[in-house]
Amino acid sequence: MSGTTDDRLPPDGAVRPRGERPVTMWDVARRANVSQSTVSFVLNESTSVRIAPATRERVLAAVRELGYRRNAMAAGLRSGTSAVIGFVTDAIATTPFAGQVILGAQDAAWDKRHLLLVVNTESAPEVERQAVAMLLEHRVRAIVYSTWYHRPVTLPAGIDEVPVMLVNCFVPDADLPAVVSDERQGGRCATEVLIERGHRRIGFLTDAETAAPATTERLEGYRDALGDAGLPFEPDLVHVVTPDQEGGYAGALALLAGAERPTALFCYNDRVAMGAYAAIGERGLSVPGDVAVMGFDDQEVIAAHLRPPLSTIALPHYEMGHRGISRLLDLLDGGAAGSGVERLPCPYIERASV
Amino acid sequence: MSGTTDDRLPPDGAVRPRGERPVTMWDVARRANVSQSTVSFVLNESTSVRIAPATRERVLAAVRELGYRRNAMAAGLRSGTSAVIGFVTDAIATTPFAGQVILGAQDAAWDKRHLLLVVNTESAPEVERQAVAMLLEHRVRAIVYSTWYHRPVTLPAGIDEVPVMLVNCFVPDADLPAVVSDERQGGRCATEVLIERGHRRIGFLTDAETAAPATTERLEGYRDALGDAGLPFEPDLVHVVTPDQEGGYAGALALLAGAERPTALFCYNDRVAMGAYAAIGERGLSVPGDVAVMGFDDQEVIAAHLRPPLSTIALPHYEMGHRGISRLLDLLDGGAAGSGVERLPCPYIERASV
DNA sequence: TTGAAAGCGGTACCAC
DNA sequence: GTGGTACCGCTTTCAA
Repeated sequence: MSGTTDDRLPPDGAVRPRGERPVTMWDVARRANVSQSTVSFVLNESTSVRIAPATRERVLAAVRELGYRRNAMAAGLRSGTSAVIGFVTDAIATTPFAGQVILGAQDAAWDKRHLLLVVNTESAPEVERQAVAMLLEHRVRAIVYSTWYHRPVTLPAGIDEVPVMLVNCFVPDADLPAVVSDERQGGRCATEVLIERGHRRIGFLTDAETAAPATTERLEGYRDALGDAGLPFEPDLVHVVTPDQEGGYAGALALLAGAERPTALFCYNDRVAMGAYAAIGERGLSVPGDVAVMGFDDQEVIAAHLRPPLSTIALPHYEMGHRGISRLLDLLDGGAAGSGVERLPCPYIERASV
Repeated sequence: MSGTTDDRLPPDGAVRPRGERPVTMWDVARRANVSQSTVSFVLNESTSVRIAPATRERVLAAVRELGYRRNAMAAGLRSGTSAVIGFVTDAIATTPFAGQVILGAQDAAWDKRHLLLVVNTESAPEVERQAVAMLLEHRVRAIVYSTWYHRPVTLPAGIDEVPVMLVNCFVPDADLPAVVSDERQGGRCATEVLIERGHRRIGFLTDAETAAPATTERLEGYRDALGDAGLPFEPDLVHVVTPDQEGGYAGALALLAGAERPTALFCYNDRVAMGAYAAIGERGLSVPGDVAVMGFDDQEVIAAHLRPPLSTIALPHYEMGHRGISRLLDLLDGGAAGSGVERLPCPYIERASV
């Protein structure tokens, strides 16, 4: 061995602060008796360069011995990108669902070795603005903007300085890439199941008229299914309620009091269904014998534990999060997964109420 | 104005790639007619340097006009730290609670202008190892390790290369900083409330004997309260059940069948309480008239919607997440918030079942 | 009060 | 195949 090894010092041969200096590629290089760039090539499994197996092994050994860890900030600074994606959401924990979206996003990111920088904003515009600014400062590759229920949104300024993916929301009159749930298909599916079971008079306990897709599109789906089956749409069977148990209770009571009572109730969500159960029980009727009940949302804690367990339509939260990130990563890696709103199906969850 | 402005080029006067080059401090400096370092001083509100108000204004104006954004990677590289904290959890969405912990952490981080790099591991050791490695590569200032239910854990290798805070978990026989729920106080509190209501025979539907704090400590709390009130601990009143509705149903039925039936039931969790409700109803008894019921966990979807609404003990999930991060940040900022397990109280949530 | 300059730890091009 | 080196954008002395 020649003594040249000792000359392999960083360009700045200057005195470094003593004490525990973090291990750098230079340290690894010195130990492996190669140049710092060789270490870089080895660690990045660079294909543009052929490294002798022996050299490679020496480098990897040195990495292990020294406990070297790459500095992602340095790498990012130089290369201009970062393997980090920003995740802006209006609610991490308002419902169990919010977590599912992050989970899906997390899994998809992990598959491609990406990390998520998560910010919760509670829809506060100023917080959103600052959150986006911070994410941008950290040079995230892209940002996912996600909401806890399907709705139109206005994006915070600056967010479009990087690729953006909307999850569970959309910007009206803009054709931004988004992943949402297919409420219409969900509404249709729920109704079709009831029709298949032989029901002809299907009540629909719906939410107050709002511009929310969950309201308008589920109703459309209901009408679609009715139409497809050659069944008439009867306004009397559609009852607007507050979207909770009290609403479901009152609404079901009203519908059940009619001259020709419906044999099935399609409920706007599981809480409404829970209320409907109460009303049905109170009338001395049974589920599903006298009245079939279909929920929406698949709130596990409610749906699976009602008696009988509630058949319902699930929202694809996990899938939306997963798909949002994976579309984004495809797009970043050159693919043209492009823009456009992608609607993910709402699957039917069979239990015992229809 | 002299023509010197045009000479203010980055040290590397070399040709830069054309096209949309991101705005740097140099661009701002040139525009404001100051040096790059002055821009840095202004933006960091450096106290070691006095900047003339006029200069300051010019710099800020240039920043606005150019839409400049700090590059956190460059800053981090140079300064050696990062305003980012790693958050490793075994479950983002297994229960609604997991989200509460992240939310608390997020809020605390946000208050101090920190970002959270979140990784979900599902407790898979290999994933945990890699997650920690990635976080360390990103030079997070610290890592929070969090679990969805209170339990002992083994930390992934390497995690202690930065300050660590355990949330909702602990490492046996190690005095690491941790924030957990005070199960014993919770158990005692639940029992005390029942005692205050005049109950003397209080049944306890508990989980199978495990080393979990939730099991052992809630029972201790129950005994504590009994002891404090001079009430005897009667083993017959303690019934081990599976911690779900079925268990609660069976357990309550058994306890209610005894010669001297208890007038109150303290349930291991809300699901058990839900099952107990069913059993009580089936025996023709009422809550709380004939039998008072106390839950644990405060699963909102269950507790608030049972009839009557369930009085229960809440776990301080949000608080644990919040406290975990804030202790960590105090510690990083020089404070000696130090090590030690911190137990956060489980508050009593009064509804209508006791 | 402001500017010059030395790096922070990698990446990647270029030469040998 | 390997090494030399310029440079990513910012922080922070040190001089002026």
